[in-house]
Amino acid sequence: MQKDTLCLGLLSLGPRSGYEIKQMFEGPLSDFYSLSFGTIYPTLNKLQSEKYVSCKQLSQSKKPDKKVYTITKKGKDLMKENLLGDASAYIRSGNFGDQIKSEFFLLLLFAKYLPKETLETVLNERVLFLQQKLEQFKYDGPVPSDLQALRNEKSITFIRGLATTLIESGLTYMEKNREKLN
Amino acid sequence: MQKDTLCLGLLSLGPRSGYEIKQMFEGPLSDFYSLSFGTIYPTLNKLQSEKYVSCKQLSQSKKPDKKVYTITKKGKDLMKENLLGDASAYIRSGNFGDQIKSEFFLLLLFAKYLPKETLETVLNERVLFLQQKLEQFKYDGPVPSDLQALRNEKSITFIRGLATTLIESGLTYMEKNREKLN
DNA sequence: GGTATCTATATCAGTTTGATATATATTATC
DNA sequence: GATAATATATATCAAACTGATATAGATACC
Repeated sequence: MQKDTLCLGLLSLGPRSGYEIKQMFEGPLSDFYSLSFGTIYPTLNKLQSEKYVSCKQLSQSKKPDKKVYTITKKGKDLMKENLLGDASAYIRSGNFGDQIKSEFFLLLLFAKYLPKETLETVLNERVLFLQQKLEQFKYDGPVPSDLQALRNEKSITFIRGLATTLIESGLTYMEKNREKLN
Repeated sequence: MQKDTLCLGLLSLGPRSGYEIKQMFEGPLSDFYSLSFGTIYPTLNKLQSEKYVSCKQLSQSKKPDKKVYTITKKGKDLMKENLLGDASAYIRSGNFGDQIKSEFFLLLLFAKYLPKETLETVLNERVLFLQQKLEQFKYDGPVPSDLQALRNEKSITFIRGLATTLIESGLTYMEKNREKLN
């Protein structure tokens, strides 16, 4: 997805600064997508210069100033147009373009070159890591106010449920089949 | 994982050309990792100049010449050393560094901006796509000879089983919960 | 007073991709 | 039998992106 569309989409959930957009990527979206500051800030500047977003400089007591961006009518139109265009492209290609770089799977692929104890440790840590992820996705308590908008999205409920299901079945599989790696 | 370690790892399964390494990424590895020609060819040149791999120019009848790279003892040592180093880093960080860019999840996140029929089509196509993926992972027939080495790895059996399990539970979830997106 | 951490924006070298170029050979189409 | 499309094979490069670093005000804690 184009970075422009993505930033506009996140701004459609409410006005936000570049820093707060980054927090969404580092928090609730971290398992699905990510953009760096080096992408976010130039994108916001470009979107502003083309009137897809407006910007208010906010001086905060107790914190540095921040620039809060708000999506404009023009921006919302562009976002919808791009989403529709992207969706059709995915349908036409029959491929949803998911791009995965899994260090863990690569490590498993070359597992035979690891000392046995190292492999054991890696698998144990992976299980612990997945259990933590599971807790994260299941967590239903309060979240920081600027992340609440994401939490309120219906689609996030669907996605969190899916992630929970996937991790649970992955964990079960790993526990049942880990001896296949020996 | 460093591109050097990864190329060495794939060459450890048998001598290969750059083109054939790319085929592994486009075929059986496509769901877990990918490197482009722009990365593969310079990496192989660098590895060769540093004696981690040796190279034989093969003239083939009926096909263009190819450069077949073979991992050296020095290369195998470096690979093992790097794998061990990486593994420890993952354990220490408690994060296996999986990086996912899922266009599909982003599209779902902004599903409310899509026309209802478009969303329906996207979800239907996704189900079809996942069913095809499932067939792919379950397929147990013959594969092209240069991909057979991968197929023979014990770890690939484990990974294919895991992928199958994940896709199956994902499909079940999607069929049961897709109305949550309306 | 020192140091660590958080909020906030900005920049940039280095890496990677996606596209393009080049070349040969095979297969399909017309 | 000519032409187009596809497959094999290597190489290169502009454009995009990341990860690191710089800068700076404010709080927290010891």
